[in-house]
Amino acid sequence: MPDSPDRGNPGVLLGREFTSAVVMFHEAVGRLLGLSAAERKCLDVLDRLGPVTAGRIAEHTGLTTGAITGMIDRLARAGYVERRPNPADRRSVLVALCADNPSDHVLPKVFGPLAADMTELTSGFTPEQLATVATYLARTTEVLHYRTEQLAHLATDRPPADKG
Amino acid sequence: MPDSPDRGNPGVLLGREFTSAVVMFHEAVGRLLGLSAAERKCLDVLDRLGPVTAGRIAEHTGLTTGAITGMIDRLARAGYVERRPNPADRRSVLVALCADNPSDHVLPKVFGPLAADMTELTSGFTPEQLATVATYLARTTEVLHYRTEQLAHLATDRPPADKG
DNA sequence: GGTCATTATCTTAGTTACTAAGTTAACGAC
DNA sequence: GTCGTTAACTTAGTAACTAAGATAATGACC
Repeated sequence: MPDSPDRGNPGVLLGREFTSAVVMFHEAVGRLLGLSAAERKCLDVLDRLGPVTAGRIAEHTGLTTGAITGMIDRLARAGYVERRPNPADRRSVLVALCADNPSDHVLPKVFGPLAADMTELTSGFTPEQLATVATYLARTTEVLHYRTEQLAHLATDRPPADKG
Repeated sequence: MPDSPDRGNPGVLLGREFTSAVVMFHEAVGRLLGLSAAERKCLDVLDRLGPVTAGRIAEHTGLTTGAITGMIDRLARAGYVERRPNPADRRSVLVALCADNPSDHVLPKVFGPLAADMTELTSGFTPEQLATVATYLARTTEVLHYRTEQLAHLATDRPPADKG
């Protein structure tokens, strides 16, 4: 994103280079798995929430139910997910991650070396310093969640109450 | 991304929640501007490198030159970029960010409040602690760059020399 | 100066993933 | 049993991509 106003302000941290690196790594992992951004988000939802209906996936991804039908077809064909009947409602379909899906074989090759690099990196920090970094990351996560939500409102209806 | 192996390893940091929050914020900003992921990357390239040829944009985005032609058409129509003749080579086209493009009006509304939040957040840290965080972020950026590159190689040809 | 392989962009045809709208089937209240 | 609602799927149309090829300029070589 061009011209972010925080450029050259080291006090605010979380610079463009860092966030860009995170996004590019994320995209590279998806490319390796042959997954689009929407499909990645779908799998993330399933991983966090467990088996959910197609409709809930549509809500979380922001896609229409028609798009979800096709996406589940693709992910099922690729062995990532499976459709299950919902015992509580015969209209709905529960989508679940497969116990043995392709990412189980690929992700260790990706996150193993990364974790090793990060372990080496963090070994140069004291426990107190790591606690500081952990606090910074946790609080920044909250800020990003809040501002992402504000952005969604800004894009559509009138802006809701803003603490800033 | 489901089942990343570093889950529950606080020593490695850079957890799923944080990276997910970064990615989702990034996507939300793009949505607000009406830009796809590919278009965002294109604008980022122009911002970092200055005016470049269409071919170089293709290299940096990983798209074909045909796709770039259409993308530049869209971005030019939306007022983000403009085509300029390349004085050094009449075959090529230089693409440049417009001096006054839509993101100039939207991004301050986005990054202003975020920067305010981050300033408030960092005010609770000592200068030494902020230096620690900055070091962590800078080194992590290097690791991510390196591992992203490794991933690109892993996806295509034989894996090159790996320091890990 | 003329020839030729190379380079840079644009064009075209075909693919894929999306939306919007409509269909089918099941649900739940009355 | 009937009726409005809900859940997923289906269909038609659209947008952005790839692959292959067209167009035009470049630069090296003779």
